[in-house]
Amino acid sequence: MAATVQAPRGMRDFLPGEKLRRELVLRSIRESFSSYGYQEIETPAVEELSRLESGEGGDNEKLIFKILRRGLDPELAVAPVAAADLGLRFDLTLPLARFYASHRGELPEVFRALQIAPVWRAERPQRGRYRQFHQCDIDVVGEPGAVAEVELIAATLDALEALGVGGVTARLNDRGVLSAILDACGFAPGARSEVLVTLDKLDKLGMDGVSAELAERELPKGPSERLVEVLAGLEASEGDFDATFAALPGRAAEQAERLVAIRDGVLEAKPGADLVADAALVRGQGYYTGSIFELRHPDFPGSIGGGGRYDGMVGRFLGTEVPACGLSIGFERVVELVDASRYRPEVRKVALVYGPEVPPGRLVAWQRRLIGVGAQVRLVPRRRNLVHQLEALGTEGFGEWAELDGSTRAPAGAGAAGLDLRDLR
RNA sequence: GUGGCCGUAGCUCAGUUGGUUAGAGCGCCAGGUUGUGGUCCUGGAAGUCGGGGGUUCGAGUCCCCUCGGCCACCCCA
Repeated sequence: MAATVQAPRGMRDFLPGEKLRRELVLRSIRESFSSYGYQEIETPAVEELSRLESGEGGDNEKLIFKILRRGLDPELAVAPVAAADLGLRFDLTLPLARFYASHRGELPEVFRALQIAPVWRAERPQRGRYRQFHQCDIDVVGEPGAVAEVELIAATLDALEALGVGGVTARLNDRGVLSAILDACGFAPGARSEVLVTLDKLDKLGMDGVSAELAERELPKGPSERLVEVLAGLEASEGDFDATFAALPGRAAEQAERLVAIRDGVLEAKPGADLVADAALVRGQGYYTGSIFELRHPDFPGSIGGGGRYDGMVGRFLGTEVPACGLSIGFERVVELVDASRYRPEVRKVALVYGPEVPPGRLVAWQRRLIGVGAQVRLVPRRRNLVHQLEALGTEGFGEWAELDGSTRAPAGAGAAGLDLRDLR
């Protein structure tokens, strides 16, 4: 039923079983990234609103949860824009850039950061889309070369494979390629963002759909027609890098050289990685300056991760330019893809079922005794129907149980001696 | 942010064209039967019908608002 008291929209409570699953996935991801030398950091959930609203967060900026200024006189009339000065972060990239600017002197020249933390977006919830969700984000700050991209992609694919999530495709593109394509078609710089929004829907709308939407947006005909021609060439190349690059107009092909380096690098480091060139890939964030990527899995519509290079952002906080590149995976989307068979922690779980007549001290004494020999022990009051109760304990992962009643004596001897421990199931 | 579908006991659901104290199964509790604490029998606790207004003599059933879930769009992890 719909409970009268619920968690806020799009945000969830996690029952013990689900919490455990998330914890196990989290542990695995953390280990994978640590092995690549990434160091975990933590930043506040909140950042200054002015920084979040830099104008480079794309549509996400419309989804910011804003926090009212403290100490505002409730009687005082204040314009909404002035009423808030902080906001909940909508991703982990901006907080990282700020973090780096704050602590540069204490960090290595090339800093590899790992962040696993919640972010918030005021969207309409749906399956796999929440208002509070976790991102697992790795970033390389201070490395201008393709090593960053190659490592980020390899590390992330490895992290997913360690969870049994294989079959992930990494789609690659580059902001420079996109700009060059639009220039070659003859679009005015002011029309770019609008064209990009439409272009990004190529895989969803198809050629005709994109063509129709360009017309709908009343974008100039000549450039639009040239763009559709380019797209036809791209579509025919089906993600193959060489074919894609051959289909690029004007200076776009030379812009794509960085992508070739990334592709070659990943394939040398991790043969068999599924990489696809997608010159129509845009991605929302405005702060990307070079490569952009998106991770997809056949069992989930949309992406399970994404990232790219944002060389300009740290410089905005620090004054000096510092190249940076990051990739994050959507934690709850990945958790959904992890097979249930992986959620079996190897622990000896024992249930001590007791009647009301057993003295509390005796119960805990037995509990401690079994904990002492390495078990995880839970005291559970006996229900009327033991059979159903044991069944429930079994599905919860308990492997052994014992009943304690009035005749149960205090522990004596060693280990479970004196207790009638029985296997469950 | 726009549009659509949905919301009845702990769980799964029934509730007829609006009409008496809102039902079932499972689970839970109590008692009894019983070679097993299983089965079976009897009884019981438990529902603000998501919430709030309205229409009506009367609404779980109609209307409006609202909260939440799901779907499409938008966008994204």
